[in-house]
Amino acid sequence: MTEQLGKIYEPKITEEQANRIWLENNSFHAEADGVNRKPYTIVIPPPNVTAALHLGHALNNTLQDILIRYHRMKGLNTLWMPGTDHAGIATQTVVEKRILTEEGKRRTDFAREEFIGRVQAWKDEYEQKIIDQLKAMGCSCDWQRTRFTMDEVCARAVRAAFFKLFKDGLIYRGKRLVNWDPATQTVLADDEVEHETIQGFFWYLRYPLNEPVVIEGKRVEFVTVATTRPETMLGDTAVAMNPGDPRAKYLVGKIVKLPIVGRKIPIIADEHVVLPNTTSEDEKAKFSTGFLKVTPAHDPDDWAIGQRQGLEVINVMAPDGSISDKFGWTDWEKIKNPDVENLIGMDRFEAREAVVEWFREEGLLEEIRPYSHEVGHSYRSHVPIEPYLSDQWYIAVKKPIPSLVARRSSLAEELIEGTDVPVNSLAGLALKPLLDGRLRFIPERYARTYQAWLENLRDWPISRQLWWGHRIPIWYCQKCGQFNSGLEDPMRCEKCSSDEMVQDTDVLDTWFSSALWPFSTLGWPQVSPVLKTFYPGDVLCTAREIITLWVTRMVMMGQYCVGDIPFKDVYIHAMIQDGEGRKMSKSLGNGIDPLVAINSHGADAMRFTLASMTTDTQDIRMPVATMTLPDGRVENTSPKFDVGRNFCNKLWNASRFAMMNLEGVNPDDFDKSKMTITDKWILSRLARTINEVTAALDAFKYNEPLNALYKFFWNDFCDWYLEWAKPRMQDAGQKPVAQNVLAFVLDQVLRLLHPFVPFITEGIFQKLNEISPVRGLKGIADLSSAKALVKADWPKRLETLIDNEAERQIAIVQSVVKAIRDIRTKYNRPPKEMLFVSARPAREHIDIMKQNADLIKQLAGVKEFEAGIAIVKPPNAAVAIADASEVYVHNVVDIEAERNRLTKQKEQIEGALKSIEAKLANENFVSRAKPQVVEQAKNKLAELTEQLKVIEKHLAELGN
RNA sequence: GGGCGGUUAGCUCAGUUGGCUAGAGCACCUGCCUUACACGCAGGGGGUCACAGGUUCAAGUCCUGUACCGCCCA
Repeated sequence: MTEQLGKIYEPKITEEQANRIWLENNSFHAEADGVNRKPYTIVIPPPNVTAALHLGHALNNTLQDILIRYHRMKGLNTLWMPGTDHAGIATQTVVEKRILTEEGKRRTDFAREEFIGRVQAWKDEYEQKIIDQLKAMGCSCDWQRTRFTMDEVCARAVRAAFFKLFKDGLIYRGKRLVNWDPATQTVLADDEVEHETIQGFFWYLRYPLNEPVVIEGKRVEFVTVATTRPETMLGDTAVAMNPGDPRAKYLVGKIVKLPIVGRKIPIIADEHVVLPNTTSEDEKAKFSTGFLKVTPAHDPDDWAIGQRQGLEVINVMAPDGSISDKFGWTDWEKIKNPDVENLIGMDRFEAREAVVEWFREEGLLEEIRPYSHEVGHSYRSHVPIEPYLSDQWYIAVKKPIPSLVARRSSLAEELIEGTDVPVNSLAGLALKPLLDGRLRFIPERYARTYQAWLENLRDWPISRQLWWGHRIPIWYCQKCGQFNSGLEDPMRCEKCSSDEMVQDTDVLDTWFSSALWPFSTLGWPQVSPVLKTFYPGDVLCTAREIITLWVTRMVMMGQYCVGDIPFKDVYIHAMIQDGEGRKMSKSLGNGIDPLVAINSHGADAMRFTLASMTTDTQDIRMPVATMTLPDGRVENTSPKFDVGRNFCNKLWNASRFAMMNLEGVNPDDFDKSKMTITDKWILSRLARTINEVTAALDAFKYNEPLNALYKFFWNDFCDWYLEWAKPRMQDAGQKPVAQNVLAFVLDQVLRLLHPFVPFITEGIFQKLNEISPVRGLKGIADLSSAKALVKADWPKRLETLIDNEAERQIAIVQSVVKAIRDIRTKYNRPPKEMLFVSARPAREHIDIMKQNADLIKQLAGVKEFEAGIAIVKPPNAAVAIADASEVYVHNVVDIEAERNRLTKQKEQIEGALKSIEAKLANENFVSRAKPQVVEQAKNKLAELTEQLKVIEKHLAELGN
C-alpha cells in the first residue's frame, strides 16, 4: 500500500518539498543547447536592493512565473533571468539615513571607498532577502545566472555601451538648469521628479524704479512682481513684460533697483510674459501683474528668457539649497551689504521667510494671495526640487547616429512622420519598432504612453552626484582639457599624451545600467551562444510607471547596442491598492509583506488570489486586515487570500480522495466502450477547459484561465463527477474505467493548474506518480509521463473527446437533481431521508431520464425514481419544473407551502414572458433583428408558455 | 493643463463582436460534522449596471456630456 497524501494540507511542508525537488534537479536552469528548441526568455525587472519585496513585486513575479512555467511545460527552452538593481540614489539614501540615525554620522564623514563598503554590505543583505523571497513565492528563475547591475559582468557591459556612445559623439557635457535634489544633492532626470499639488502663496513684491515714470498722468514709482519663490529674487537679473502690454512703451528699457541686493536690472520685453487678466480662466493670467521677475539661474522659463535676451546668470544658492555667495554669485563683491549678508547660509525656506519679512518691513510687500500649484519633488527624498545650474553629462537622444548613418545612408536625415525624431537617433530606434508593430503593449493603451514620451523626449542627463553606482568612465586631462574614455582606463591623454588625468567623480544614472539589463545579463558585449540563444527575449512584465523610466531605455539601448529589440511584448500589470483605493506604502502602514501572506495562507494561495484578480484594469484593490500569525506576530494580510487558500484546500482534499480510490489502477484495464456518460461528460468538459486555458494564457489573460479551471475543477469535477464516481469504486466491473478516467483528469488538472499554484500541484503530482505511475486512456488519449510536474508536457488538445450530447444530457440530469434538492430544502426534509420521486419528462427527454435514473438517485438522495410520459402527479406530491419536465416528489406536500412556491415560480415565469412577448409584438424586432435571435425568442416563448400552463394547472389542483 | 483608467449585489470583481429574467467569490440567511474537504456540502435572499441625453428593433456593452475616485505626464 502506498502511503496516501497527508490528511491536512500544510503549505509549508508542500512548499519545502517542491522547492527541494526543483533545486535538486536544477529544473529552472536553461542552456544554449544548440538544438532547434525554440527559446523563450523573460528578464526579471530587477528589484531594487533598497528594500525587501512588497506585494506589488509578488504580483509582478507571480505573473512572470506563470508565463515561464507555462512555456517551459510547452517544451520551449525557457530562461527566466533573475537579479537585482543597485538603485543608486535610493539605496545610497536609505543607507545614509540608517548611518545617521544609528551612528550620527554623515556620508562625508567617511572616505568614498569606506562608504561604498557600507552600502555594499546593505546590498548583500537585501539581495539575499529578495532572492529568498522570490524562491518562497515559487519563482522558477535560473538562479545560477543571477546578476546584479553592478557586478563585473554588468559593469563590463556598462563600460562597453558608454564607450560606444562616446565614440559616436552621443555623450556630451553641458551647463544647464537641472532638477536638483538639495537633500541628496544630486541631479534628477525629468521622470524622477514627482509633481505634487501644494497649497502655497503668490507674494506680490514691489521693485522700485530707479527713476519714477509718468504713465497717462500717473506717477509710477515701482513695478510689482508676483512670485511663489521670493528667495530667488536675490538672483534676479531683469524684470520682463509682454511687449503687448500698454505700459510697455513707457517702461521697457527703464531700470529697476532690486530690493535687498541693490542690483540695477533692466525692464525687458518678452512674449513669454502673461498679460494680467483678473477674469481669465487661466490661473497665470489671473495672478499676473504683467511684470515677471527673471532669475535665469533658478527657473527653467527664466533660463530660456535669459538665453534669448542675453541676461546675466547669477546663482545664489549652494548645492544644499542654502543661500550662498560661493557658487556663481558673480556680482557679490559689488553688491554685498549687511541686509544680503544676513541671508547667507540660510536654508531656502528660511530665506524665503526672511526675504518676505524684509519686504514687509520696507513697505514693499503689496499682497499675499493663496495659490495652489504643482511643485516638483524628488522621487527619493521627497523634498521640493530646486532648478539648479550645473555641469552634467548628457546623452543626445535625437541626434542622428553617425555609425548608423554610415550603414544606411538613405536614412540619414529621415524623420519619423509627424515628429522631430530622426529614424536613426536613439529615440527613433525605440519608437520605430512600436510604429512598425514589432513591439506590442498589453493592454494596448499603454503604447500611447511609450510613444508620447519618446516623441517629446529631451536629452538624457546621465551623471549623478552620488558615490554608489557605476563611476563615469571619463578622464579629464588636466593639461589640455581633453575628455578621454575607453574600454580600459586610459593612461595618457589621447590628445596631448599627458598622464595627468583625473576621472570624473560622478556616477551614472541607475537607469543607464538597467537599460542594458536584457543583454548585459547575458554577457554582452561578448557574443556567446547564450546571448545568441536568449536575446532578443520575449516578454517584459512590469508596472505602468516603469514604461517611461525603463522600458523606453531598454528598447533604445537594445537596438543601439545589440541591434534588436529586447522583447516583443510588454505586459503592463495593475497596481495594488488597499481597500480604500490608496497606494500601499510604508508611511500609511497599509502594505502587505509577501512573506506574511505566504506564512498566513501559503504561497500558492497568494499566487492564486493575485492571478485571479488580474484583469486588464489598472488597479487592484486588496482590502487589508491585521491578523495574528501562528508565531504570535500581528501583521497586515488580506482576507482576499482566503480565496486562494480555500481553493488549495479543495484541491488537496479532492486529490487525496481521488488517490484513495486509485490503489491498484491499471491503464491496461481501461476499456473505452465501458465509459459511462459521466466519464464522457467530464472528459468533454476537460477538453474544453484545456482549450480555454491555453488560449487565455497565450493572450496574457490571468483571471480567465483560473476562472475556467476553478469552475471545471470545483463545480464539475468535485461537485458532480467525484460524487457519481463514489459508488462505481465499489463495483468491480466499473472500477477500472472510473479509476483510469479519474487519474487522467486529475493529471490534466494538475498540469493546467501548475503555472498558477506550482507547489501544491507538484506535491500532488509526485504522489500521483507513486500511486498511478502510468496514466492515459488507452485508445483515446495518450499521456507522456514525467518525473516532476515542473517539466511535464502541457496538456494536448483533446478535440475528439468533446461530446455535445453527453454535456446536454448531463445538464438535464443536473436540473432534475437540483429541482429535487430544492423541494427537499423547502419542505425541510433531512438530507438523509430517502425520497420517492417520479417525473413526467418532455417526450424528447424520456430516454435520457430513464437511462440516467441512477445518476439522479445518487445525487438527490432518492430511493425510487420513475419516469414516463403517462405518469401523473400523485396526491401529496410537490411539483417542480426542470427544463421541460415535471418532477414530483412524493409525500411531502404542505398545501400552503406548495402554493407559495408555485406562486413565486409563476410570477417569475410571467415576468420573463412579459418581456419576450413585448419583444415579439414589436414588428421592428421581428423584421430587423437577426433571424436566429427571433427564432430563439420564439422558442423561449413556447417553453415559458408551456411551463406556465403546468404551474397554473397544479396551482388549480391545490384549490384556493 | 494634457492623457488614461474606474464607477455593476454589503465587499472584491467578471460580463468577449450590442441579443435569454445581468454572473462569480466573500459576507449574509436556512438546513447539514452525508467517513475527501466546516478552508466543507445543499438551498436561499440581495443589483434603476454613477448620472443625463443620444444611436438602435434592442444598450451594463456604442456615441456625447456631467459628477466623483484614482493613476501617468507636463
